[in-house]
Amino acid sequence: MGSEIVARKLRNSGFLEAADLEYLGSVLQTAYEISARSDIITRGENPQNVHAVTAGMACRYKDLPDGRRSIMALLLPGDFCDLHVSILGHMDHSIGTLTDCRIIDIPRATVDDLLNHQPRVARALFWATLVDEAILREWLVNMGKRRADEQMAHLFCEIHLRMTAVGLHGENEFIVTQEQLADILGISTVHAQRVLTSLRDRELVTVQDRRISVPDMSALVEFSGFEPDYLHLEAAPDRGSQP
Amino acid sequence: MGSEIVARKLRNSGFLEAADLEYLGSVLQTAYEISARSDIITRGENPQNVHAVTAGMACRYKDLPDGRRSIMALLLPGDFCDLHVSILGHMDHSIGTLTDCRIIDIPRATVDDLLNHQPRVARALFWATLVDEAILREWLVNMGKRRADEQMAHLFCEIHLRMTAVGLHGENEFIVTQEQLADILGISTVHAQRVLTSLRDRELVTVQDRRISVPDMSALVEFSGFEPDYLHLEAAPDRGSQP
DNA sequence: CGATTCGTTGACGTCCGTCAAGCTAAGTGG
DNA sequence: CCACTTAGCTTGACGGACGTCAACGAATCG
Repeated sequence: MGSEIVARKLRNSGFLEAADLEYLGSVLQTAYEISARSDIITRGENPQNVHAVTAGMACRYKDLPDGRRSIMALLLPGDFCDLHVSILGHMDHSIGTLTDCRIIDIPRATVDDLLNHQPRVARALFWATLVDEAILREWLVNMGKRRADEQMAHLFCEIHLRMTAVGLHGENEFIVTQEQLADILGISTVHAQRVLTSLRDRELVTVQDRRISVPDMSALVEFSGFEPDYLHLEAAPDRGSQP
Repeated sequence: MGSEIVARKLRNSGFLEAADLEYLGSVLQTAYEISARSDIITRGENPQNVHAVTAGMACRYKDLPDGRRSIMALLLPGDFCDLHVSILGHMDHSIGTLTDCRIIDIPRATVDDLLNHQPRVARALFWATLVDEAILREWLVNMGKRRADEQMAHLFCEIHLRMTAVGLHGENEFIVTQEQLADILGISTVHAQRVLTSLRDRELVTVQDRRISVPDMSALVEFSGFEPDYLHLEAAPDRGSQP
């Protein structure tokens, strides 16, 4: 059941055919639940399975010497956690859950086999990796040159669009603590609080107890200067990228 | 001749055998020179060749609405510019030279053929892409949580190690303008100046007319908290990653 | 019921951006 | 050879964004 989400995500690459979707369904089987704030993989590990998220929200992160945590990527339903490992050998960062999640396990041997014998699927995985990289570049620009309120608005736009791209449009609301927001944006929790209330004062978001929702997405897009081309969703075959 | 540098870089993946090095030599042929401050590829393009740098220094960048430029990656000798294109369809950023460069052109068809029929080389390219991604993550942490002087020191450490990893150890000095430094670090040129003189006052670097050199690399490593594991050089088969 | 977690608010300091002026070195054209 | 320009470096004054410290409230839970 979770395999559908992964398939929907990879379909956005434009490379998959019907046979590939079937193949994915056969490979993506063993799913399990994992609770919020636990690690899926820890830095330095060399796990034997590759993981994909099918429900909930996880993140790539590093713990810093001063005790703070830096979140470098969000993993939403359909995203792979650690294709790296079969190529790079060890994890240079950790992966943990932000909310309760459902995870799919894929044996490393299956991934190797896939890379060698399923060229279209392999291409789609390469596509997913490159999109992850493009997102990192966009985050880097965001951090370097924008104020924190624009950063946060930009983040909300990205999450919304990535969710709709896998068919989860109802979810233009997310549940994160302000500490998690701060770790993503690289700011202090106190400042995250100030920024969030400023967005609320501008009526760009509404907040009630860790639940942030966006009444008017286009206003948020304009405020943050969000340009979605870096997500490379335009190649989507039948599903559009409409908000 | 430039192909050797690319081969040396990809050898760090640990996947290549003698036959692959020969293959690379046959494919990496047409090189040309390009002067500083010119574009190799511009955002939105869909070029027919894939490019690799064999001499000089280039960068990925985006121009921002306010006229500033954000540099999101450095391309050093041995690095590929745009493997993206054959997968993602169009460039979401531009690539330009910082110094005079030598570039190798590889026809897109050759790359496609390589991905399908040279599994070890394809794996090495995937490795290079994943290392680029790891570097982006490290930069993101740098920007988010460190002061500008630590960021700059960290950058110098990374450049040094990446250069030695392709056999260019003599070069623990780089020639960049302070404006370029500022665009990399996401700070103003005025502040880049202040930070650079502070590093000079601590005797961590010496500066003479755009030429920055590092007398004591280990001091810089300590000052910046540089941990090189994210460059994934430890798998290097015969060439070490010694400073 | 206390204990924990998370959100909220204020005071104050630091890092860094902006504006502005002046400086050097390298080139250009007279 | 000398004005003149241009690109880049240097320096100071000032202000805004953001971090830190601290105290207090609100909600959840054993």
